[in-house]
Amino acid sequence: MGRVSHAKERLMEAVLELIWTGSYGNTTIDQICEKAGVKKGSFYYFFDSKADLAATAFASDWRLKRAELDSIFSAAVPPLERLKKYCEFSYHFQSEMKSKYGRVLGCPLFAVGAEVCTQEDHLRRQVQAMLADKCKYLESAIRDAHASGVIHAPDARAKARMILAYFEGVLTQARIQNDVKPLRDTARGIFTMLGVKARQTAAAA
Amino acid sequence: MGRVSHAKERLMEAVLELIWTGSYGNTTIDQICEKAGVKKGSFYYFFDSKADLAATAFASDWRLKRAELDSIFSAAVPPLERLKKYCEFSYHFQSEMKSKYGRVLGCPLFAVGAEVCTQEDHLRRQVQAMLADKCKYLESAIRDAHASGVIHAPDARAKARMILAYFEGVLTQARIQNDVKPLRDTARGIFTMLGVKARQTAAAA
DNA sequence: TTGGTAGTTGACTATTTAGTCTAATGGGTT
DNA sequence: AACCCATTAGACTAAATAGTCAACTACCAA
Repeated sequence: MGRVSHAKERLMEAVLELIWTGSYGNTTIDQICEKAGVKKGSFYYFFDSKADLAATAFASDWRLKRAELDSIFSAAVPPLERLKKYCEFSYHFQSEMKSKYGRVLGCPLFAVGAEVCTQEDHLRRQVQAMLADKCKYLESAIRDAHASGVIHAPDARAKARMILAYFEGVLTQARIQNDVKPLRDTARGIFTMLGVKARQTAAAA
Repeated sequence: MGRVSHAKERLMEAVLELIWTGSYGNTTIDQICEKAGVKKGSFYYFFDSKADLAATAFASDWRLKRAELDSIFSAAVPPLERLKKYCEFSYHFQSEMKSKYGRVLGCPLFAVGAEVCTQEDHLRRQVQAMLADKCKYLESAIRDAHASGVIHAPDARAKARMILAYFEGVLTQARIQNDVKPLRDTARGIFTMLGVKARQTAAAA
């Protein structure tokens, strides 16, 4: 009953794009509505505030990203190769964004997290949880690599956190520099952190 | 001739604190003026815009930070110890900020850089230049360590960039989590990236 | 075919914000 | 002590922004 609508979805898409290509603080509700082709009345029919919309949009987007990560980090793939694939995927993805928007956009989670963490606690917690999810993929790849004897990393959790920090750091550098170059060496960096020998690096390729 | 003023300095202090404890996009000129105890007329007497003030403030602040880095990265100190000292300094500094503001604030350069890079090109370039400066300290420590034979790192520049990404990544993680814990292991992480053996790690302490 | 409900519209208010302008002020300088 | 001019005060405008509301619309189900 009642009429059907895609306004909610369009608003979520719009806010993600605006935040990602700009920033959270700089995007206004009017802008979001305009980009989504939705009137303000409808905005407030579906959401309480910009923070509410952003939280919903991030959560929904994360479900999609997880599916991608599930495929990249498939247990059927040798563990070091998973990491390599992930780096390659990121590089290509950021390159695409650069040609689409003229800008390297980096990781929206990290950028928004750093921006709003002192002001929007709900968003902050959400971002933190998603980053923790992301870390789990790395952790399990590292644990598998350790188990198969190809690296020595008894504390997979700590190593994963370390690598995540590095990876997000590089993505943010790339965003600030508006250049994908820094992303070309991430796999090498990760393998260095894991103490992978050059021969194994080649084998994982 | 004329009267003397500290309004300019107070505005610069105010904007840095507001941006750091909040965000660039969320701080308004009115807020800055209020925190500085300066009227808007005076603001526009000294600066053209928020971006102008922020750029000036960052540049001025960077001069102070460089002096600190000069001391931490003194050539009189063994190279690996420089890195260790820097990590310790950061940890203590962030801990102080946490007890002062109730928040881990991370690196203002990185946070603001990521936030405004798509909108304020002047600020973006400035942040980029400062990060490049920061990288030089790491680079020269790494080069010295390589020269003294304590590590093998023929490409000091690349290694420095890698370590900077990692370091900034950890700082940002700490900001998002509002927790200094991630910062406790940065030295270990850096040494891993440099391939320092445990014995040498202890020696650098 | 029609009644009810989910969704839409756009005009409206109140507030915040950036930015301007002119008259006043007060500390050096001579 | 008088003057000059850098600085200050604060009222003002215009625009942007968040948020509200009541009337309207179109789809689905019965």
